[in-house]
Amino acid sequence: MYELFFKNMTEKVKLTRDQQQMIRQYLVPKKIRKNQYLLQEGDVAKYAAFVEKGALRAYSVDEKGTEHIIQFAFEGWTISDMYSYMTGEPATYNIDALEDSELVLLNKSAQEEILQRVPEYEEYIRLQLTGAFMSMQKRITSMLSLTLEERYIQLTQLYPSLVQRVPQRMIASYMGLTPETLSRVRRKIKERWE
Amino acid sequence: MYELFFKNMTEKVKLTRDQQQMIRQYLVPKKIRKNQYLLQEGDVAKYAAFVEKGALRAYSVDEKGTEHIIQFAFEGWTISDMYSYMTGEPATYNIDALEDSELVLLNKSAQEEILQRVPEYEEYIRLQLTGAFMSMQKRITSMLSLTLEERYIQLTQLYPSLVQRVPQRMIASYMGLTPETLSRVRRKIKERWE
DNA sequence: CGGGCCTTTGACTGGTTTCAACTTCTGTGG
DNA sequence: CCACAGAAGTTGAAACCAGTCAAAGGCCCG
Repeated sequence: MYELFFKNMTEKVKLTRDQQQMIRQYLVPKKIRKNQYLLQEGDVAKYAAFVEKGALRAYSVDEKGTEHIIQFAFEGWTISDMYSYMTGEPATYNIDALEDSELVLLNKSAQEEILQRVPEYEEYIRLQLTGAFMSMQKRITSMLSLTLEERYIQLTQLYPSLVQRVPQRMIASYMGLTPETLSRVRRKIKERWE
Repeated sequence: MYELFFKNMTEKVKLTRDQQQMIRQYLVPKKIRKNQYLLQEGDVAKYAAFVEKGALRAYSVDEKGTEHIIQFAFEGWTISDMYSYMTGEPATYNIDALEDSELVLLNKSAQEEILQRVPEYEEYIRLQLTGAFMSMQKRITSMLSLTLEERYIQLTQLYPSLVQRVPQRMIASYMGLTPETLSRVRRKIKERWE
């Protein structure tokens, strides 16, 4: 249990067995079914969820009822409504499962305990955040400077499993497009190769 | 010297005088004139720059020569090409000054020394990154779910100094619009109030 | 004071959205 | 295992909105 969680962590920072045991005490495993909510807009995000297995998405819903996906999370990723998690304010995002998934939950007070007791954990979090920061900068840059076709190709090359595991309309939502437009973008890409 | 730098830091984490002195040894002050480059695409980002005074921007240039602004930095913010800074790879962003500015530079090896010697500094960086993460998520969400008018209004309310201190065409670039389109968006907003 | 950059405005173009219809895929119950 | 309903994806036509190109006016800086 928690294999991937500790594998990821020990790849980035060194942890003794004791430290791992200490951290392990605070972790809560959770299985979640496809389409089930982990978090709903308006509730407080009590947990950050590490994905051991499966896939989730975080999204907002605008006043027209359209969903806008802010983040996907596959194996090895962490997902939450960071703002709600940090401040205790109601969440602005929904999080649900795209597949049956196995999660590792960590609540805020537990995380604060670990941060105090295991300095290496703070370093790990810093490295995780740095990676997340860079990938979001890249996402914004591609939104600003690439054509739709280039953006789709870049996205599928960066995360090939997206195309396999996520419905196309959700990829469209992640890119800020209608499903129809993404369908046409894909056709154009295909036609270029014929 | 370094007033704002330490003011920001000590608002978030507690530091002894000794620790502050220790950190101070690694800091390098730099003045930079309006329009001057701090970093050019292709060079390696050796420094992260904290802005004591002034304003800078980070931007990429696409193959048509169009600039795309990924970040502004005013007093109290930090700016760099994070990816280049972390990996030592050539930078993909340019950074230059929008006003005469006073910076505090910190290079990677110095930062690593501080991280090792001052645990509170690691916490500070983590909190900084968390804030940056949340504001970028918010930016992406507004790009996905708001109209142009709503996005402009939200942006100007969030950062009123933008409108005062930054040319409109750069705000357009930050929003992913042409200057003409932003001009028309502003007119529509104005007309609503008449 | 002059030149160049910035902003605005207009006309036109082109690309994305919208709406609707049709096809394909998927999962669920009979 | 098949049937069928609902969801997902594709395609077409029309509307809409942002981009492009061009020109004029304003303003800042040298």
